[in-house]
Amino acid sequence: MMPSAEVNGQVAVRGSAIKPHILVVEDETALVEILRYNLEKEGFEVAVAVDGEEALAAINERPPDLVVLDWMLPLVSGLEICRQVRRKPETRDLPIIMLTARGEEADRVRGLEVGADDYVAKPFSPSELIARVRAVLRRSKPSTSGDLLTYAGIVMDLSSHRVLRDGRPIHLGPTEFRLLRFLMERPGRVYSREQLLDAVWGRDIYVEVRTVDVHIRRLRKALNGPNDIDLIRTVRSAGYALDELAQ
Amino acid sequence: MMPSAEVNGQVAVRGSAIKPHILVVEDETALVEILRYNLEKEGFEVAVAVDGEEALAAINERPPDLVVLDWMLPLVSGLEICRQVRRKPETRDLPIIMLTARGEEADRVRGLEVGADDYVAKPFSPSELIARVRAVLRRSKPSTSGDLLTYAGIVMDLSSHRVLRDGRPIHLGPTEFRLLRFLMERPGRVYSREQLLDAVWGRDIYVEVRTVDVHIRRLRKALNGPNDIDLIRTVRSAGYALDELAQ
DNA sequence: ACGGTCTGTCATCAAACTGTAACCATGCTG
DNA sequence: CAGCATGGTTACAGTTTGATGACAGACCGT
Repeated sequence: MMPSAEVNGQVAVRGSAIKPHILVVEDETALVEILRYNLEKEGFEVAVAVDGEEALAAINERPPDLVVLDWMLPLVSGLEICRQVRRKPETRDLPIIMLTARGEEADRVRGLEVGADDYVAKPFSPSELIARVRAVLRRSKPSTSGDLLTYAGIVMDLSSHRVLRDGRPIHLGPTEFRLLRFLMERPGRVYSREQLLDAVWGRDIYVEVRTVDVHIRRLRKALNGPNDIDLIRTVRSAGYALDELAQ
Repeated sequence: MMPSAEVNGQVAVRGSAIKPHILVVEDETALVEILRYNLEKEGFEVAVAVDGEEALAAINERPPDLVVLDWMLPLVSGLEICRQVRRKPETRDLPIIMLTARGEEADRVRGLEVGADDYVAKPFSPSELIARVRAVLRRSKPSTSGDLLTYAGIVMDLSSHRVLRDGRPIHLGPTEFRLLRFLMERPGRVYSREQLLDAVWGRDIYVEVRTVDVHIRRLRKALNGPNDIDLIRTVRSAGYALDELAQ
């Protein structure tokens, strides 16, 4: 029993796996609100894009775990988004559920052709969509979330929550673990403190930006033995990156 | 339209039409054949080594993109190979997937210790292995790719915030970084100091125009080694440009 | 209730970066 | 060539930014 989970969003995120992050791409605001409400109620973290360009930007910025994508969209059609997402190696396996006005067979075929993972015809019940989301996530998990992350002598076993550096076990607190995990998923890339807060703490949690510094410090302390190179690179006025090369 | 994207691993690597090169290290010939068949069907190029010594020789000869490595091997154990591969800087980041007879916890930990990237317990389905191979390759790729700006021997990697000139790393302060970035986006074109102030400092920030000179100077200093040509061209009474040609 | 652990925030210190001004060098014009 | 105009260079003081250590509150298992 964890009563605090009901009270404090922060607690719900800790301990258990990170909330699956879902991007809803839909231009009808009424529908967006329904979706957001229902998905959040089910414990998903929801981001919204109202047109194609916004969607692509959001996906590039921070790839979600799943995209719910309207077929008809302003600026860039759902079909085209799907195609573009599939074209990039990083997002190639990003699960996509298409929303379409009619359940016509032809549309369905075209949707699957461009690589949607599932397909829900409007109108639909929220519970139906949730079920599909769950199903698609379940299907995609094993391949998407490999158990191991390795980079520059650091090994993270996500399932057993263990971290080694050059074979030596490293103890990390929960926040440091998630922080390292996030950095390990795209080593070399620089993330601003704001991005790190969003990704590691959660989009809707308010903490002081400088708190990131402190956790970076703690991560460094834990990770670096006396004779190790510091793998966390500070980029002044930009953020931090995990990086093999010297500063 | 590219329906094959869903089916064919080769397409995933599209762009460079080079097949990923996989070394399978396994002594059971039956298993080797199964692996070879399946991997080749998926568009990978497969090499085989049947014992540890052969494996090390093959890796030194031509480092593959990924190694599928049996835990139990004649002559040199998989564990030992892994260790040796990790020890050498050139192969330090070579992705390794371990094949192991039992999924026992102790083995798993030892596998982690030597730095395998993933871990598949026998017996396994070919498709499972393929999925892992894909996942590991996908994970190991992105470090090399980012949004790059390139001109005249200068490479700016925006996502990792790194600058190289002829392969040498260049350290720039934030302002110099933005300045160079702006110039690199339209090399050859001349910008007045006012334009540079607008673009690099921001439209509504007031600084002395001559400040641009100083930052140009700092940029030059950082960019030009002792024997390099100055790539920043001064156009008297007009401004500055990034330019390959001599002054 | 009690120690231990984990977190977020602050205050402080050190280092890096920035803008400006003063002065020097070079080019241009008559 | 003198005299102005423009750009180069340097020094420096002030500001910004990051690192670090300390600390109080929350939470956990006992």
